[in-house]
Amino acid sequence: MPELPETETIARDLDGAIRGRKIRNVSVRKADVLREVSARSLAKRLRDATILRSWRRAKLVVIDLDTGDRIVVQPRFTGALLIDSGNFTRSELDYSTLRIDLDDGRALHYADVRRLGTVALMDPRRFEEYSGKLGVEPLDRAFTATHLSAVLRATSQPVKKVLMEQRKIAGIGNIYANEALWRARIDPSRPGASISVEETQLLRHSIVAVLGEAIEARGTSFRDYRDASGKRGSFVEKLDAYGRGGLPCRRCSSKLITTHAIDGRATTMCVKCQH
DNA sequence: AGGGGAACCCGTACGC
DNA sequence: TGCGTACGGGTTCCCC
Repeated sequence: MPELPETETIARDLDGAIRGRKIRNVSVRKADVLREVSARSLAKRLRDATILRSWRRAKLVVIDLDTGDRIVVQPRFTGALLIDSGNFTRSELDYSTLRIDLDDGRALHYADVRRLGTVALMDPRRFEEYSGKLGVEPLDRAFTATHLSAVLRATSQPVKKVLMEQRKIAGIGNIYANEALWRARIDPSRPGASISVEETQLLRHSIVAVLGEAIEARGTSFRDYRDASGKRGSFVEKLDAYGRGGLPCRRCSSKLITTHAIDGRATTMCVKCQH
C-alpha cells in the first residue's frame, strides 16, 4: 500500500530518528523477507556500521551506511519500519521480522504482518544497477511534460497502467494513478499514445500536485499503512477517486464507477468527466 | 520485445 | 460456532 507519499513520510521520519546512530547487533526472526543476503551475512555486514541517512527511491526506503552498503526496504502492503524504545506491545513484537539494535538502546524493527514486503542489502554497485532500472522520480525536475510525453507516445497500453510501471515512472501505485487521472479528466483506459500534448501537460501537473499534497498530509491510510510512530496519514479524506466507487463525483455529482478491466486492478473513475 | 501468469504471504471475509 | 477456502495486492520471474 505505501506508494511514493507514504514511503517518503516513512523515510523522512526514520532519517530524523536514527541518523548518525551506530548498529550494535542484528537478529533475524523471519528470514523469508530477506533478498540478496542471508541472515548471517546481513548481521555481519551491519554490525558496527553507522547509519548515514534514510531516504526514498520509488516505493523503497533506503538506509545508507558508512560501509557503502544500503539497506533497501520494500514495505509492499503491510511492512513497517518501527522504532522500539522499550515500549513495544506484544503484537508489535509478534510481527517483527528483524531487529537492528542501535547504540542508544533503541531498536529498529522491520515488522510485516503478511510478509510480502522485502529487505535487501546492496553494495554500491548493486544498488546503482537496481536503481538504474527504475524510472524517473515524478518529483524530480527531470519529470517534464516532454519526458512523460515520450513515455506515453511509445505505448498502446492503457495510460493508467503506464503510470504504474516502475521502470517508466517510479513510485506511483493504484491510489495515485486513479487520483491523477481523475484530476486530469482523462479516461484511465485510453492508450498511452492517444494522450494529446495538452492532456500530457495537465496529467504531469496532476501527478506532481497530488503527490505533493499527499506528502503534506503524511500519506493515505486506506487499510494498513501507518507511519513510523504508528499514526495514520490523513490524505484518505482528500481522495477524489480511489475508494469512492458508487459515490458522487466531486466535480459533476454523477456516480463514480469502479472496474477491474485494466490489469485486474480496481480503477475508479467518472464516466461523465473523464474522457 | 512485450505480454500473460504464477508465486510470494496471511488476515479477513465469506460459505457451509 | 467452527472449519475450510477464496481473495487481495506490487513485484519478480518464468515462459511464450
